[in-house]
Amino acid sequence: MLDIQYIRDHAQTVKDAAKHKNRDVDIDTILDLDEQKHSLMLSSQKLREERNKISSTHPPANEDIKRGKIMKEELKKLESDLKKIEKELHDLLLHVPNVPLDEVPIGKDASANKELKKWGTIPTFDFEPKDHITLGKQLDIIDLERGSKISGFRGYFLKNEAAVLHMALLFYAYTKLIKKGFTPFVAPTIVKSFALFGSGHFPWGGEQDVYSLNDDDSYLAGTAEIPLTAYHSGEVLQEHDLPKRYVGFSPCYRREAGAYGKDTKGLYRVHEFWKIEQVVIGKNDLEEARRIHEELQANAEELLQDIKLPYRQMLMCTGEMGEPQLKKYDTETWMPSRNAYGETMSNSIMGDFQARRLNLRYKTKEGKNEYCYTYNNTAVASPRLLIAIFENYQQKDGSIQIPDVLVPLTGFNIIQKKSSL
RNA sequence: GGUGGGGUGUCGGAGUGGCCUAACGAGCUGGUCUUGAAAACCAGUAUCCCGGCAACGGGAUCGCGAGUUCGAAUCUCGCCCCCACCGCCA
Repeated sequence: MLDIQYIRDHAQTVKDAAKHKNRDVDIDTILDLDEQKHSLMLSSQKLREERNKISSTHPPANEDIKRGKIMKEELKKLESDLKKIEKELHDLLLHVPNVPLDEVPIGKDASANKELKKWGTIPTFDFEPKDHITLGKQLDIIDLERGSKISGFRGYFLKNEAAVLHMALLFYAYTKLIKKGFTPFVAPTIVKSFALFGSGHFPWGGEQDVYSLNDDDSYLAGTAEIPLTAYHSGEVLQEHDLPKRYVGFSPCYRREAGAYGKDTKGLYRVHEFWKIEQVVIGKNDLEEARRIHEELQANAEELLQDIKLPYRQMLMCTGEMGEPQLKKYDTETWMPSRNAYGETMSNSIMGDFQARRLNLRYKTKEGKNEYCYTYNNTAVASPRLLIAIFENYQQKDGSIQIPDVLVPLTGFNIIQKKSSL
């Protein structure tokens, strides 16, 4: 959510930003409603002022009661008009995307993204490398057939070493971030709609990508960003406690409604996965924002470097950004079967966009209340990252080596064909 | 899921239709006193919105929403949450 004052002062900027994010917003209607709201507020305030004056003398005179009755009706009318306008305005404001920072490239689609950095050496194989689906089947570590039999489209079982490696990978990232001072969380995946509105996942038609539990007001979160960003909603934090660095573990659920034909094979795009997520709540300060963004980026890259997976860092263009974001880096990891990098992490500055929706504030040293800035970046999204490990670490004999740093956690250093198969 | 109790400011806690402009207490901030500190005393101490350069003035908020009333923290209805006990349960 943008500050209405900001929209008043920068109407054209906001219009352009929406256009660059491939969004349609009616700023003129917003400004018009804002004006209507203002004048209705003034009238109703004046009326209340008079009412308060009258009812402060008591017992009231007969003519005051009469006047009071009339005012009551007037006020009722004004208030219901005001409420209607406010709701209309609020609904429209919820649809205004955040304005990207200046350094964000303007563009419609992925072709305008900017590659900022590459790390690692793309592996060359002296044999025909297999994709993770084939590897998974041959080594009996991924079962997609029974996955879809039991769970449905995009369902999967991780099995044997893959199941263990999966936990090891998540735990490796978790403890690494805890050592860096992040507060560990196991976050709820069942969330109320306000949290989804707050994070900016609702409403833009994004509702169709979120599982609803048909039960009161319960949804399955697609990322721990949602519960963790909402964690302090409605609170006023203290400036000296910021920034708060949180690392959350949670299952993640996504309907992938708009991606029916996309990435249909294997573990790349699934409805159910697990994630270690970095979430930071900081103060309203753009300079700090850029610093924290880089810090979260460095954390993610460090993980990939530990595991020795080649990756590249992308600066995402306006058309590839989500509505709440000021600036976004994607980190893409090399996946031999795609012969390309595939997104494994996504790192965003949200500014005060989410904080406004969540009423998440902090008290400055001067005693003023300000909206916080929020950030999030993936640490590990599993099983997507397993694809990269399996495919990059495969050996000529069809086995898969385990990255050194994970061996203490898995208890094995190679995944080999089971003798019974 | 059932029954009962409850939700008031930073905290404790009073308040059952109109001086509630929310008592009282605690905390916190500043001041007086003091060599310093404590105590005592004095003053201040919520949020959001509107108008104003500001001082300030006005409005709203007693879990949330609707209603009754000239007037609601207080009465009515709905909802949410918390606590206790019972039931079920990994």
